[in-house]
Parts: sequence; C-alpha cells; structure tokens
Amino acid sequence: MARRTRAEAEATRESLLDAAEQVFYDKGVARATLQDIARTAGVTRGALYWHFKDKADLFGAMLERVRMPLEDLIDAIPAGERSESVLETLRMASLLALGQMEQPRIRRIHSIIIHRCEVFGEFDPVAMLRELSESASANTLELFRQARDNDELVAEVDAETANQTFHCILRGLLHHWHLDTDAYSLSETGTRLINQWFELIGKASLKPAARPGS
Amino acid sequence: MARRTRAEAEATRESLLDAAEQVFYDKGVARATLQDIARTAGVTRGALYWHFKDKADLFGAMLERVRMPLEDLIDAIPAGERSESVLETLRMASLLALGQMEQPRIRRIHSIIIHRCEVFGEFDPVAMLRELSESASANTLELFRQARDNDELVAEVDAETANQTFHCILRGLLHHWHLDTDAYSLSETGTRLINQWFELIGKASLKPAARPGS
DNA sequence: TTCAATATACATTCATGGATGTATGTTAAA
DNA sequence: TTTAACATACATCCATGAATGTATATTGAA
Repeated sequence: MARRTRAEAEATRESLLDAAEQVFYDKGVARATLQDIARTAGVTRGALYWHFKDKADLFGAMLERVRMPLEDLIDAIPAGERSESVLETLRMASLLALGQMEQPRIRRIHSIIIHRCEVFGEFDPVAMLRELSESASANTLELFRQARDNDELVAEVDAETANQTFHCILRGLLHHWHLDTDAYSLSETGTRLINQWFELIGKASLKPAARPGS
Repeated sequence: MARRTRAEAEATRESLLDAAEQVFYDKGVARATLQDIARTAGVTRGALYWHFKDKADLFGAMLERVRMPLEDLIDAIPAGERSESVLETLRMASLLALGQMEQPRIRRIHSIIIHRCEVFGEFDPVAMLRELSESASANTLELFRQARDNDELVAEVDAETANQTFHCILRGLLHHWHLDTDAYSLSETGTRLINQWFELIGKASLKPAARPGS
C-alpha cells in the first residue's frame, strides 16, 4: 500500500504491539509466528519488519511499553510519604501494587513473562526480572531499616529478613495467582495475607487502630 | 544399527531422557530440537521416535521420571510424625524440602518448568503445577488446622491464612532463587526466613528451646 | 505557494534452511 | 523366522529474513 502519515504509522506500530501481546498470550512467545501477529494487527509481515528488527525486538518493545508503569509502581513506594509509620506506608504501598497487578494489561504481561516465554537467544527475560527484583528489594530494604531504627519492629525480626520475607510473600502470591487468575481475587487474598504478616512483625503499641473486621 | 537387548533399549531410553533434560535446560523446550536431543544421547532421531511419540511425549516422560520424588517430598511432610508440636513438624519438613530443591536433578527440572518452557499445545505444564500446588496446600492445611486445635498458633493468625502465607514464602523464595541459583544458598536463606516466620506465628510458651544462634 | 526530490510506510515475492513425521532399510535378539 | 530396536532416507511444511516494488507524505528550494 501507500505511505501513511506519521500518526497513522504510529498507530500501526501500536496495533502491532497490541497484537503481539494477544498472540504471545494465546500461543506463547515461541509458537507465535510473526505472520500471526501481523495478521492480527491487520497488516503484513512487511509492516512488522519495518517497525521491528525481529521477534526479540518486538518482544522487547512490548515490555518497554509497560516498563514505566511497572517501575513507577516500585519507585512510588517511597513516594507515599510516611504518613504514620514506615511499616504502615509499606503495607499500603504493597496493597496498591497488588491492585495494579489485577489490571488486564499488567496481568497479561505478567502472564506472558511467567508462563508464556522462555530463554530466548540473546534476549533474556530472566535477567530483566532479576534487575526489577533487585531494584525493588533495595528500595524496600531501606524502608525496613528505617522501621527498625524507628523501633517499629518486634524484637524477633531484623530488617533484612523481614524485607526478604516480604518480597517472597508477594512474589509467591503473584505466581500462585497466575496459576489460575479466576480462582480468587489477588487483592483480597493479598490484603489478608499482608495485613496479618504486618500485624505479626509490627509492635502492638504502634498499631494505628484495632482492625475489627474479621 | 542392530537390535539391542531389552536392558540396552531401556538404557538408551534413559539416556534420551537425560539428554532431554540437558538440552531443554540449555536451549529451552521450544528451541530444543529433537535432533539436538538425539545427538546428545548418542543416537539418531529414529531411536527417539521409537521410544516417544513426539516432543510433548518426551517432555511428559521427563517430568514423570521426577514426579514421584517430588510428590513423595510433599506427602512425606505428614509422615514426619509430630515429634513435639505440629508446627515444629511443619518447620522441619519445609527445611527438608528446601534441601531437596538444591539437588542438581530437582533443581534442573524446576528451572526448566519455571524459566524454560511455555504453554505447549495440548500439554500444559501450568496445569501440572496447579495440581501439585493444590495437593501440597491441602496436605499442610490439615496440619495447620491441627496446630490451631492444639492451641499452638498465636491469636492473630488463623490456619487458612497461615497455610497460604507459608506456601507463598516457599514459592516466592524458590522463584527468586531460580533467578540466580549461584547468588546464595537456598537452604541457608530459607532456614532463616522459615525459622523467623514460625517464631512469629507460634506461641512463645510452646517453643521447644531458645535458639541462641543469631 | 508550488513542485520536484527524497524518505517513508508499507505490500509482495523469493530464497533458504531447518524441523517434523513417516517410510523404509538393517541387524541381531528372542 | 520373526520382530524389536534402532539408522537412514525422504517428503513436506513453514517460518524467517531479505530483496524488491510502490505509492504517498514530507521537505526544502525556487
């Protein structure tokens, strides 16, 4: 066909990324063919090869599109200025994060990363996950240390172990939820687990109020 | 080549499964070719097609080979007769499980399932993971309920939430470890996390002894 | 403002390889 | 002799990537 205007070109690029998301989700990254993706987007492989070098490039661009909200979500945790206590800030931030993970777009991307792609030539999604994990862990560790310095933690726990357990619970919950996202509500179950754990590690004297609900 | 004796045939079948493990681990299930696997096993694709229907069948057989030890590991948890308290039994069983997961064979299989395969035609590894998870969760839930009935749990926690948190911590830790298995020792870090959590959920009056080490 | 000149945004076609599955050959065990 | 346990050979398919075609958008100069 003929040349499109710049706005139209950007639109086809976006529709290719949308199509990639859908096809990767439906068939897995390896079994997804560029033909499938182009057809889903309503164009030919020619268009795809114009906008992206190959499947790895397309995959990377697809992740890039949601990396910002994902990283914002992590960096936003310290942004919630310590309203009452640092632990309370962490607790509320993690509940917020769980809510984000139920959004369809984020959920689909997570599902692709967790269950629908594998080590992939030069491109290694595991490395990306590792980086995200490291950065998130470093951020919250700082907060757990503040909590310890503020004497908000019970005697049995240290900041480092608490931080690790915190991320393990969240990660474990996310992975279990992705085994069957229709089985239960991530945010509801997550809220229950997180609240109970924070109740255990926080000193009773510093609790904001008795939560009578169940 | 010539016809082999039954024992030799079984040996080539085993070597094909060994080769599948290695090649799946190295290149991922999708990018692994049956040619690679046969070559690694020192035979041709003819032998592979004699023993297995196709790649999915081979993959299933590979998992079948370690399913028993994996399920034994889960079912063995209640087998550790309640020595002192139910919680103590659970704690020790989980530490045992972490140790098993560091064994090279189990580690490789886990790595393949977690990072090196994706949804796969009729064969769905996610469904298998879901079943294993359900069965393990049901087993331990019964024990957490016993612990509650024995009044071993602090007032803040209920059996159901404790069970979920327990599995989330273990699952989250396993997944994080598999991002870089050389970064730390799974059993050492796991012991620290698990011990601290059990200390939090168990009543102090029932603690077997003060663990002075750190 | 207008109009070549050129870059852009694709579609189409082609060459290639590589993976799969099956059919058939071969040889020694049973 | 028959058949199990492979090896070899073959046909088919299909995904990739690059090459080429093409019509329009954009731009700079006059």
